[in-house]
Amino acid sequence: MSRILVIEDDVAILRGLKDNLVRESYEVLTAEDGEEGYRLAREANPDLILLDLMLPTLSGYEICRKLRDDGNSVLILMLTARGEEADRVLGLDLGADDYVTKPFSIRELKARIRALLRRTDPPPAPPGTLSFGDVLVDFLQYDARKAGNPVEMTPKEFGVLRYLAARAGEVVSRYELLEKVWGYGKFPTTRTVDNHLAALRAKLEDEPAEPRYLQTVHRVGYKFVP
Amino acid sequence: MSRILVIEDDVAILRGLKDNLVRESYEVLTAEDGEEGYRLAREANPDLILLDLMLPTLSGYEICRKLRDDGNSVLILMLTARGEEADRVLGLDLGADDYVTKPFSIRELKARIRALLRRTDPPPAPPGTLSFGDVLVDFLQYDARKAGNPVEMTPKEFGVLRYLAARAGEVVSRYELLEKVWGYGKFPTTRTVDNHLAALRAKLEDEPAEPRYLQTVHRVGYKFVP
DNA sequence: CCCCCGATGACAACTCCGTGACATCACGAA
DNA sequence: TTCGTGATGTCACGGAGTTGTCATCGGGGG
Repeated sequence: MSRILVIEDDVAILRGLKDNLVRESYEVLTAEDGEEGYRLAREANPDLILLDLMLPTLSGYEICRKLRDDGNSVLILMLTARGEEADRVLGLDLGADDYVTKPFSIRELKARIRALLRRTDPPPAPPGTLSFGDVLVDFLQYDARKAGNPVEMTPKEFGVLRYLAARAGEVVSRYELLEKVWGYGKFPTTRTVDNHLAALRAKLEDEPAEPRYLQTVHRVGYKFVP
Repeated sequence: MSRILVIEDDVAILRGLKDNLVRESYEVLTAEDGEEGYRLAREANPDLILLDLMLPTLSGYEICRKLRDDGNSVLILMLTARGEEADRVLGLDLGADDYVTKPFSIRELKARIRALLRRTDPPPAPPGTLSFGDVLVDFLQYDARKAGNPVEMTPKEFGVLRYLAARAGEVVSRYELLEKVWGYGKFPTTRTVDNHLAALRAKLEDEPAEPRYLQTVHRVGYKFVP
C-alpha cells in the first residue's frame, strides 16, 4: 500500500487522521512541525503528503515550495483553514496537487487521497489557450479575441469558460461550476452561473440567442461544444 | 432522490430544515429526540442523517457512535451549536462525515448535503455511451444521434434509456423504473412510464409502432434488446 | 470619489413532466 | 373462433419548475 506523510501540529487532528488512514491500510508517517516534516518528506520518500498550512518552524507553503524547488514531485494534499481564497490559490500555485478546507469530512479526505493516488493520467489539464469559431482565448494572459478584435472578459468569465473547456463536450452542472470555479467555501445562487453564461454568450457567440458553443442542457447544466 | 433523516429537538429549526429539504425533493424523516432518532436511523435506512448534538434522551454523539458500532456507514452531518474545535474533532473521530456550526446558512447546508450524497453515490458506472442500430447515445454529453442526425431527448428520457440499457435483455417493471429513474420519493402513474417509452420509440426506433429495441412485455414491463 | 465586477431578485418565456381520455391491442375464457 | 377485460399506445392539456434577461445593489480597487 502507499506511504503517506501527515504534517500537522494539532495533535488531536493528527491522531484522528493517522488512525483513519492506518485503518485504510496505508503506511502512515507523522510530523508535528515544519522542519521535521520537510526532513521526512525528503528522506522517507512518501507517496503523498497531507500538509497543514499553519505549522511551527516552517509553514506548509514553504515546505511545498522547497520540495518543488528540489524537483520533488510527490503528491501534496493541502489542509487549509476555511474559506481563505488566497490560501487556496497560492497553495495550488506553489504546486500542491489538491487541497481540502478545514473542517473537512474524513470521508471526503479519504476519497481525495484515493483519487490522487489512483490518478496516473492527470485530470483534464485546464487548457492554456482555447480557440473555436473565430474566437481565440489565452487563459494565461487573460486575453480574448473574436474575429481578431479584443473582447473584454472578467476573471470569473475566464474561469467559467476555462472549466467548461477543460470538460469539453461533457455536461457540467451548475453546482459543479460553483464548487470548482467559485470555490468550496462559496455558495452563490445558481442564478449567478446563468448570468455568467449569458455574458459569455453575449461576448463570444455569433448569435447569443442560439448558442453554438455554450449550450444549455435543460435541467442538467451547461456544456461547451468545440 | 435520497432519504434524509433529521434529528433535532428544536421544533422550529426542525420544521425549517424539513421544508427546505422537501422542497429540494428529498424524502425527509424527522425525529425530535435521540431515542426515536436512533430507532429511525436503524429502521428507515436513510441515505444521510442531519444530527443535532444536543438532544433529549440520547445525544448526537451517542447516536453517532452507536450507529458506527453497529457497523452502519450511513452519512452523518453533525449540527453543532458551538464552534469548539474539540467538538469538531470529536465529531469526526466518532465517525461523522461532516458538520456545520449553528447558526448556519441553509444554502451552505444544502450544498454540503449535496456534496456528501454525490460523493458516496458514484452511480454504479452506468454505461457512458450506448449504440444500437443506427443510434448513438452519449450519456455524459447528453447527446443522442440517429443515423448521424442529432436527436433531442429530455433528461428523463436519457434516464429511462440508460436504466433499460444497463439491464439489457432483462425485463424491467414499470415499478422498478419509477423507483430507480424517478427516485424513491416520487411515484407518478405508470402511465408516465408508458409515455416516456413512447417518446423514446418515436425518437429512436425505425418503426415506432413495431419497436425493435424497446419492447413491451405484456403485463410485466419493458426490455431493451440490443 | 467613481467605476466595475459579482451577486441577487424579479419577471417572462419556455421546457418538461405528469395526468386523463380515448383508441387500440393482447390474452384468456367460453 | 369470438368476445370481454384489462393492459398498453397515443394524444393533448396544464402545472410546475428551469432558464434567459434585465435592473439593481454592495463592495473593492483605481
